[in-house]
Amino acid sequence: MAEILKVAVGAEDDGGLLSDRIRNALTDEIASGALVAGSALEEQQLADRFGASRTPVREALRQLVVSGLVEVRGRRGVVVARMTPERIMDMFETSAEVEAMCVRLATFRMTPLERSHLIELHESSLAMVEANDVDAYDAFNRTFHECIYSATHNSFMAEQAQDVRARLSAFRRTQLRQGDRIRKSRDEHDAIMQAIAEGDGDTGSRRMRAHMLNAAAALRRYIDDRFGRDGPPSIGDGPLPHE
Amino acid sequence: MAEILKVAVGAEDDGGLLSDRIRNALTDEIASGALVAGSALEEQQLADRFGASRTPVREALRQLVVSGLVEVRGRRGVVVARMTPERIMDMFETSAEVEAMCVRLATFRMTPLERSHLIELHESSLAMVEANDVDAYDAFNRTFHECIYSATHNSFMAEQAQDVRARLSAFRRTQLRQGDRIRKSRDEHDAIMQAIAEGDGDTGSRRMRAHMLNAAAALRRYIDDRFGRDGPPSIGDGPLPHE
DNA sequence: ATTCCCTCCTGTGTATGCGAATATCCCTCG
DNA sequence: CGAGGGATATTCGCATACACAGGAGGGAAT
Repeated sequence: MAEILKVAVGAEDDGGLLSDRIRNALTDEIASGALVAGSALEEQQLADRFGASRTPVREALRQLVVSGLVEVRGRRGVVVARMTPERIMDMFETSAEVEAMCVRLATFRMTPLERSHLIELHESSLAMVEANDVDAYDAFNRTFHECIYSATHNSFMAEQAQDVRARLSAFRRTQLRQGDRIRKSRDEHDAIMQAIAEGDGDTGSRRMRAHMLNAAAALRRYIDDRFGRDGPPSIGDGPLPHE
Repeated sequence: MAEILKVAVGAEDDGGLLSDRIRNALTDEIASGALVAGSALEEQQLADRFGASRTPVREALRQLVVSGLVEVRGRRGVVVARMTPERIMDMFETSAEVEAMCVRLATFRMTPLERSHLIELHESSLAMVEANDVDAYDAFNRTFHECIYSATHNSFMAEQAQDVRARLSAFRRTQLRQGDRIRKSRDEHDAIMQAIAEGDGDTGSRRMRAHMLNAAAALRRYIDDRFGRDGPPSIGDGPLPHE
């Protein structure tokens, strides 16, 4: 009967360790942009916020360092990872290559059930584009890519792909309504689905890479527009175009 | 005067944080196989071994959890990651794809200097094969692949590739002298270098994938030979063929 | 003899305390 | 008026202390 409390508090909050809950909370806040890049994370302050002591906070921060979401500054505490435009482009490119890799394997290995599920999912996105429902499209997009990861039937690769994707989510989150990127995104998804349906993994792979690189190119344009050719050495709060 | 003790312990031990040193030490021991998969890691015991308290040991272990090198067993402590044969094959396949990806980009982007360096490096490996010097070849092999990562001119991708490679090193380390795998490895390197020299990134990529998958296939054969078709649910101490 | 339960004990999870390193601020000197 | 240096204060890194969970072992009952 006490399980009702668990549901009431939140999704999966009290099940695990305190340090895990703090880590997950911080991950969400960084990915969502609530914690902007470069902002300092003081241990005592976080401990007060979460009603815990510094020990689990420290553990959570150390784990985030390994994940690459925060950086240590000597003995001056940790800050939300402050990435250079070059590094962001590197991450986008890596993400593009990883996604392309997954599409290729997924095309060759997905079961008919998985394929039909993916097709159905893709078709459902048309209504979101028509309604210009960016939130719904964002959620769909995440599921779409995760289905492809899963269809590789390689759980390790799926985890790696999801990790890279998670690290970029902070940049993808905001400013979805940038130009007509969503409609183009859907068109590109359509071309990818075409190749998958034909069982042409290499074509699907190339199209997925182009799909992701289109977002990166739009990002580059956006950065140049906003900061000029030689902008600030680091950014982290800028909205990015949707893939 | 007490600093003499610190210097006596190791080379670059006193620079960073204590938890980092412990983490690095444990990483090496896991990768080298000194700590076999499945063995429990008790905090107090490790603290005694490193002459520290449990706090930095705990932080090191939590970081290793994120890295995927160890697993938590509820409140019963952590153990060295115990991987199933399926997961190991997944990791090998992912590694193959990642390496292929890197070769492709590196071929298109490497500078003439990098190319000549890589060629020189590759040629130096011939003597090691002739002498059947597995240790030297192992060291060369690591450098060879890292040079390719670096030549992608994408630091994030290089880090990802190195991370995957590090996770597999525990399996690559032992049993290099398995059949004539080293000579075949060198031949495959040669074919890859040929494609790189011709600027044919796609061919180099395919050859690198095949190169890595050959090692995975040999691994599969080795596992089947040793444990039979339905072997134990997990392995971690078995020597693997060299890529 | 086997099984169930109780107790103890080992080990993790968290809190707190202390020393050290560094940033900050103010005072003094040029 | 600006710059440099020192004292203070804040915060990190590590150690120690305490609370609780889960298992091992023994004893008793069937």
